[in-house]
Amino acid sequence: MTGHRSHVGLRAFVREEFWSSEIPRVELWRPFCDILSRFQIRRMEWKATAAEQFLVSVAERSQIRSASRATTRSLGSRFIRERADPSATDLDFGGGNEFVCSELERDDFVVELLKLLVASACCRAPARLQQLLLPMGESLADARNVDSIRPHSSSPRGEPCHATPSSNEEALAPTQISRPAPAPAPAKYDALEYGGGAVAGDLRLMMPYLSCTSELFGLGPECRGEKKVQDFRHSLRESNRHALNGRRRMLYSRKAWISGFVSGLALEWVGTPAGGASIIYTSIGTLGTEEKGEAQSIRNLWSDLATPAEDPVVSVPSAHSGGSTIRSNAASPTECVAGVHHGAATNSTAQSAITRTGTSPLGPMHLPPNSPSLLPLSPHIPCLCMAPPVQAMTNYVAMPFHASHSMHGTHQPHIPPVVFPSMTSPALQQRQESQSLVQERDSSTFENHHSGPASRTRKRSRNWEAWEILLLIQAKKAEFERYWGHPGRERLENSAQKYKRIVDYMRQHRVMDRDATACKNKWEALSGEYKVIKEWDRKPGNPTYSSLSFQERKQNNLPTSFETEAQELMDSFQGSRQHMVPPSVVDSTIRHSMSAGGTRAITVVPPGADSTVRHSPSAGDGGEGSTAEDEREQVPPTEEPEHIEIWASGKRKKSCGNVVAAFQELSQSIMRIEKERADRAREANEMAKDAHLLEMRKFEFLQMKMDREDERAEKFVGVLGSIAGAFHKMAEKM
DNA sequence: TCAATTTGAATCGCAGTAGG
DNA sequence: CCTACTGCGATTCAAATTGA
Repeated sequence: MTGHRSHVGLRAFVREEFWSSEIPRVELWRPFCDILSRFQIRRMEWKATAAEQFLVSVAERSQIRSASRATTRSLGSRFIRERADPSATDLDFGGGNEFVCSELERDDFVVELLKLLVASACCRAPARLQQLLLPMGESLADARNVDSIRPHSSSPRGEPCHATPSSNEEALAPTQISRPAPAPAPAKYDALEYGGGAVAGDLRLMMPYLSCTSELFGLGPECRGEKKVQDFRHSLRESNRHALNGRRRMLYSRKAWISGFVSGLALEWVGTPAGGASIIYTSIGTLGTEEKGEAQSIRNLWSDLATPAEDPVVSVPSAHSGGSTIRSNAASPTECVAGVHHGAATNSTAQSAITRTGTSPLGPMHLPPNSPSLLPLSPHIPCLCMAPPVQAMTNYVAMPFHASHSMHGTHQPHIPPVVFPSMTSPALQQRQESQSLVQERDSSTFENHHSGPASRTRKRSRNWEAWEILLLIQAKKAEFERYWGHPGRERLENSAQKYKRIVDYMRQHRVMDRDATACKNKWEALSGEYKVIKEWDRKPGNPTYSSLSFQERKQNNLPTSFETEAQELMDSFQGSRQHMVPPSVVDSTIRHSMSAGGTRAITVVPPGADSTVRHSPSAGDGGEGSTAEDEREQVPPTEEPEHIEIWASGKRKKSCGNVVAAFQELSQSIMRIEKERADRAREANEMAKDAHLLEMRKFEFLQMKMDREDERAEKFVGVLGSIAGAFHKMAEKM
């Protein structure tokens, strides 16, 4: 059976049966279990979120027009699209994702999707999808040079599978996929399954693990959100409660804070006899039955690792994402805890793993090169992972979970092996520098964001917290004051340079993950909201914005949550913009108005300069060759009203003196008011920071409390065990 | 720069399922 | 029957994008 024939059969099936039938959504994502069982995948839950991410990535890689949106919106827009493009059809894969493509594209997409699903070996196959795979089996098998996928049933070899209803279970006989010698199973080590959010295992062991991986993946508690932290606390309490009953607890994390960075992968926490520890990504989650001693040793290992001296970041070149970030909390190479930062890439990123060669009791856990999981993919679809085959490395080695092979075996991109040198090597420093350069480049300009096609997939940044907003306003205010204070070169700077400084300001205050684009977007949103609020407040009869309730704000189309502190802070320079004109501007304004009135110009003399009143040459009063233009250029800014002197004569001189005096008085009062507002805003900012710290301490305190409860529970279990032992002895004696 | 639109992400309620 | 957990749809918010 050729691949073409199989595709024809598949297309026929797709057209006639698969998409036309009313299949429960879950059936689409319950699939592949039999196939995965051949891969010794015990259980893999593919949550809708992970599925969406996967499908989106597939669609993007397939260059198929895709539309991903919430289902509620998609229902309406589907109607519009269908009217606009009758040939467009929707594929609903559940989870609120739809893919819009032509019929031909759709079939190709389905074919490629199925290949990828098998290649990723990380989702379960329902009978229908498995049935879809049958006609593809031989072509796939030929392509990847593994055992064929064929049904147990008596179907003729190579016969395309047409629209056979799934009600006939016999027609859905399990496929035969034999796997080459599997990697040694980690029999006695606690394992975790992160199948798109599924977590299994003893949470007492997972606690450090989760903290570790969250840190590794750059997801601190602040990234998970309070609700998620609450969920996790609840889960932990539940786990402890069940642990007291002596039962192992299977826990599934409902929320997607795990699935966001790991989908379809199993992660294992492996302690080594040598005292090292590694997190190893494998394709298969095997839930070992850890002994208590081992559990304790792993916990001890974690406690050793919990206080790293450094947090080095190693940049790993990648052909797809432009660089994955490997973060290690290890204080030394012998204490390596490593993971893959999920960055911009999708679930494919987490397919390489790091382990320390030589010390792991399990040895390198890479899959054999001809493993079925190394399924070749279509040439026009980039493979999930471009990592090279495992090679002997110096200290650390990246283990590819899915290797890259072309569908036809001809395209083999050369990717240099990923080597993780020792933490102090020059190569590491070089990578760190390059990484920082990349980060710098990414954050330094937001024009990049609008330039390339890759920029269209900018990841949504986390929500702005109140204190971050205040900080941004502070940064903008500083930029504003700097701008008006230096009318020369700085005024010629473009917007990107300004926002570069704002980003620097944010980073100085420990806001590291806001780039120029994010700052610009947020500032534009803030300024728009501020303007709306000010317009509302200006209208006579309107109650003040701050006095409105949430509902009232919504009814009046006002921003619902614009902090008073932020408002006051913006008042300090935005609200008074029309009134608080900086000296240099007033200077030029007055000069312009007075010269327009036929009088001599007003010159602002800087503090260190010659304060002698000079005449403009145009006035013919002995100006010493200094022209008005020269003066304008020579006049640096001054914020000291007492240095302002007037060069004028006659009645106008007195008039100008009055104007300047009035301006001095006005500017002083404005500056005083502004200073008071700034002080208030600063206090508010400090309070927000304090609140943040307080929350963090509260969280830490709760964690300590739970740890203590855990210890007490263990002691209690120990006492119960002693009592039971005593009873047992008594029973024996009796 | 601003307004409008699109889209990602979080959250909640509901119904179904499994196990005690 | 109760509890815990799930997927799914609906809803909302806000970041990102687009176009003037």
